[in-house]
Amino acid sequence: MPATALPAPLTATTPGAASHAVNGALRGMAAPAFSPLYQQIKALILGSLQQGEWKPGEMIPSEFELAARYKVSQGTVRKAVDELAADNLLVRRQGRGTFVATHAEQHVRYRFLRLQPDNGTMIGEGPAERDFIGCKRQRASAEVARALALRTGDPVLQARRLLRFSDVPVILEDIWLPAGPFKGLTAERLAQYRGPMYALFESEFGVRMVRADEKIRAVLPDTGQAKLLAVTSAAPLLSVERIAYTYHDAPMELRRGLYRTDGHYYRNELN
Amino acid sequence: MPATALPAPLTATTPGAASHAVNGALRGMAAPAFSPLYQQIKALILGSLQQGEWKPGEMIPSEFELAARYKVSQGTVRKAVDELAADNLLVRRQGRGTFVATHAEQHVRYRFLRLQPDNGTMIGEGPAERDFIGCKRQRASAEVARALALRTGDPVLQARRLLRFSDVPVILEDIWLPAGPFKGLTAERLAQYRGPMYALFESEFGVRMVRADEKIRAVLPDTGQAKLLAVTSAAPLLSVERIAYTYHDAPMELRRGLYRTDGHYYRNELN
DNA sequence: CAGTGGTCTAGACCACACT
DNA sequence: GTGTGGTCTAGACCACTGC
Repeated sequence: MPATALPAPLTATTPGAASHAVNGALRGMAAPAFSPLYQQIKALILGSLQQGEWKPGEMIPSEFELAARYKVSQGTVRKAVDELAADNLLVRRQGRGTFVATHAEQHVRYRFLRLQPDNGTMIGEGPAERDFIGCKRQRASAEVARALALRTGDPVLQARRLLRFSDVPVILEDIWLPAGPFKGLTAERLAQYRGPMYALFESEFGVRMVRADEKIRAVLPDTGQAKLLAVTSAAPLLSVERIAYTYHDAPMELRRGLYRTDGHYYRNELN
Repeated sequence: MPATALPAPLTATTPGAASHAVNGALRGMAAPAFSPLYQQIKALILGSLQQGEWKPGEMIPSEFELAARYKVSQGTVRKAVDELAADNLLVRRQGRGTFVATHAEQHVRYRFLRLQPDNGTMIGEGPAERDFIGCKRQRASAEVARALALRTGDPVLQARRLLRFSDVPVILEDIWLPAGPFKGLTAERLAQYRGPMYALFESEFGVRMVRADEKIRAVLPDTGQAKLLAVTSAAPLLSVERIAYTYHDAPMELRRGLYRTDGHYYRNELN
């Protein structure tokens, strides 16, 4: 039951019926860069995700339904969904369905936080105390504008917060957000919200963070930073600059963190 | 042509013929944890890799050959190989074949080195100058033994090296290796080898590093370290402790690096 | 029990690389 | 052209979840 009509029979490169000719008809043409059917399906599903047809946490149609909708076999839908699940955009649950991934679930909270205590316990279960130190409307500096793909002077929201673990201040973060998508965000809203910030972004602003890049350095704090983190200005700290992206690689957050690494470490897995 | 006979018809859970009953016969039993056929195939291929039946850089048999050898369909072999390729143990090349991954290839050299210069150029292409500062036989400290899954006092090789980029010292590394698998490794051999250390480990000792874990901290150098890196003792540095693993998660290297992050940064991608 | 994702098969055909 | 991996289909059956 294709509730939503297709914009076109997928693309000119693929007839919509069984025994697809795929790109066979294009031999000799100006190399339209062969795109497999399942990639096209993947792009269509991604579009539906971005436009909010299925919201974070919701179930998407079954593989058979999607296959009918897109007029392809279930196996082709499966391959598309497999890749989206591998990218953490969807979550498959055998026997239940396929769901839009969300930062609000217990076991994937703080997915982007790689700081671990030296003793084995996980961060994210033991909740950190958070102090918000303001949330101001600013004009983007050249640097912030570049990170967020804005123009210098565009309005941005800037917030600062301090995270403590068992009363020890460990993380000091400055956060910049484009003002447009986050219109209405206030320090109060941030301070009162329980749970990961990215979950708030999803539920209140429809912005889902999909991936992030981090640049890590060792630095010394200035006096203000040192005071907030309760260390001396000679204490080495981890500087973690993160750019978080939503669908289609659109940057939606710049975050500059200072991590104390006495008692914690930044964990990374290399493959 | 199954040159190597199967140890058994895969497992007791799967008859070897078409229309596999898989685990259907086991309903009601003490939950032998259902293992799909392709996982079993994956384990068999992994075994062949570990035992060196196919060496790094070599081509493995085609999917049809493997399917015949293991008496499963090509699609099942494909899924097993897909996962091994996703884990970077194999590399698929359309039209050519499937190859055992290696650290010796140009485009994957320094796969585990996440340090990048502030200007866009890649590390790994522009060759670093390397100074080896000794390679000694030692007895494992408790800490080293734990990291390498040895016993305290077991023989290990320890080496130290300094990496420069355009004449600036940037990385100081201490490396510990279990003496057994690396018997015969000398400072000369290390110093004279061109190319990544992990490529040498593959070709000379048959040890292929498959993945690694890193723990990152911000630290200050001691006076010796500061001197080698040409910084003051007050300069914050990145401490990167890496444990590298070969097949079956066997730890084979402990590496403690100090990175200067003025001019470079540690890059990480979060998904 | 019905519905979902997960596995497996068999066969056809396409894209790519080498010879 | 031949052989390799890559895509797509169609159908069967299994495993898991929740009604």
